Parts: sequence; C-alpha cells; structure tokens
Amino acid sequence: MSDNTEFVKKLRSVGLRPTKQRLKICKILFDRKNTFHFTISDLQKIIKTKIEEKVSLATIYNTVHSFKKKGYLKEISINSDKSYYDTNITNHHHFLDEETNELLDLDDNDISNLKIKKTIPGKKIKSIEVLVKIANNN
Amino acid sequence: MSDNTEFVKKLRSVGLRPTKQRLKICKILFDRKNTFHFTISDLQKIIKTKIEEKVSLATIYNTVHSFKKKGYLKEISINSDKSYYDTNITNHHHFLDEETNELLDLDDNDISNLKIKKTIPGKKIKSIEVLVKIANNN
DNA sequence: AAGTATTTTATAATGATTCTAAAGTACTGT
DNA sequence: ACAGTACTTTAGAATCATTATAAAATACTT
Repeated sequence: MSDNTEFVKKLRSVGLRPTKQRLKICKILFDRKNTFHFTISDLQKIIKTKIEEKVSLATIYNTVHSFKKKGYLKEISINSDKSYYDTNITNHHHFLDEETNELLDLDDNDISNLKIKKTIPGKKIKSIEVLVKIANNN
Repeated sequence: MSDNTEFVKKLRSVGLRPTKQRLKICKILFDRKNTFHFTISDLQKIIKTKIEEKVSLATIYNTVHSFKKKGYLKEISINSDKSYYDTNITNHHHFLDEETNELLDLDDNDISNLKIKKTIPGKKIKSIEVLVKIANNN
C-alpha cells in the first residue's frame, strides 16, 4: 500500500470523506478490470480475508449505500433474499444463472432494439431492466 | 357464499386439498377481472378486512407458496424489501411506478421484438423479464 | 367411524437490514 | 499545530420479512 490518490479523488469528487474504511472498500470494488456483482455478505467475506483490520458490518452497509447514492454502484433486482450490487453503472442488463445464482452482464447491444410501445400519461420512463434467467441445457 | 365449485376443482386439479383457508384466499386472488399484484402483507390486510374468521400468517405464506409452486401465481423481482406476486401467469412484463410503488402489466406486444443476441454455451433461456421504471414527468 | 396424511396454527428462530448512541476521525478556521 | 465542529465508525439492539417447529385440527381413504 498504497496509491490511493485515485480513490481519494473519486470520493472527494462527490463529497465523501476518504476514510480508511471507504478506501479499503473502494479498492476491493473498483480496483479491477471486470464488472463485479456482489451482495453485502460477499463483500464482507472478501474484506475478512483480504484486509488486516476489520470493518464493521454497519460500515459496510453504510459505505455501499453511500456509493450507491453517489452513483458508484447500481442495485440489481433479482430476488428478495438479499440485495445485489453491480460496479457496472452503465445501462445494461443481466443473465441470471438459476443453477449457480450467478449474474452475467448483458450489453445494451446484446438485446435487439428494445422499445416500449405503451406509454402512461404524465409518466416518463426512468430505466429499463431486462433480466434473462438461464439454466442448463438438457 | 358460496359457489366454490370452481376453486375446489382448480385446487383438486393440481393436488391441493380444498381447505377453508385455501378457498378463501383463492376467492380473494382469483375471483376478479384484472390482474392482481400483491405482497403477503397486502393479502393479509385484505383477509383481515374481508373475512370473518382469521387466517394465520403462516398459512398465508404456505398457501401463496403452494399456489406459486402449482403455477397459479408468479413471483416478481422488483426490489429486495419483500416479495411481490402476480395473478397474471402469462409471459409478460411490468411498469413500476417509482412514485407510488405500483405495478402495471406490460403485454408481450407492448414491447418491440425483444431478442437476446448473446448466448451462453450449455445454457438455455428460461425466461425474460423486463422491468420498466417510470416516474412523473416534470 | 377409524386411521393416516395433510394442513393450520401460534410461536420461535433466522437472516438481512436499519437504528442507536457512544467513541473515533476528518476537516475548518485560526 | 490546535480546538472545535461535523461526519463516521462501531457494537449491539431493534426491526421486518420469511421460514421452521411441533402440537392441534382437518381432510381423505377404507
């Protein structure tokens, strides 16, 4: 450790204080090439194994919520067991493997010209989320 | 009360015993013209007001689960607060009004030729669910 | 009507998430 | 650097939806 400059800036840019805990979580979540899909307990496990000092569960919740509110994370609606989060904050969709419960990103381009033909007077579309459930062939 | 013959048959046809509780819930859920979107607590409130005798919460859960397993109800993934159920068991999608938290059915025809262009080897698509979040214009 | 399998029920248990309020840390102005 | 304030972290309690438990009630079969 530790070149945190990038993450310090990132946090500062949206008015979050760069605390030790937020920086640790930042690194775990954003210091990677690919999209990361996780639940709070996934994150907790990773923290437990990768980090020397502990971060309390309440802080993990707080931090993830802050990141979400500031637009660093997206919450995904899959089921009601627990919340899933995604480091890919662009418009996109998901495969959900029913066998493994794993998520896989699905690009906007992977879906043919999706258009909603119905409109509701006085309402506008905020987002469109496609969830494609998949399972083993056989 | 009470021409339950229809519901008795319905339950019998999938091997569910037509108990008093199941018939009551059947009537509330399926004796209506339009699709019904509800949570367990919605259902509990309706039972509390419409029915003379009480039905225990555990039974409401059990019954809804049985109906779901037998294909009379569909579970909808909206958020992680609680489970939502839908009496419309055909392939269809939803508007979710972010202001009121209300659901609205979206027919397959209301969506232009939705095609998933990506495939995963060894996996097949089980279902495709589109959730369109809407909010007030302004 | 008796015997067995299912169902209902109240209540306890669980698990995810939020709340609380005290202790710790970061920032501001000097 | 220092004091004062505002924000964060923390452990633990509280909450809420859901599931488990096991005894009493009901439905079905013969």
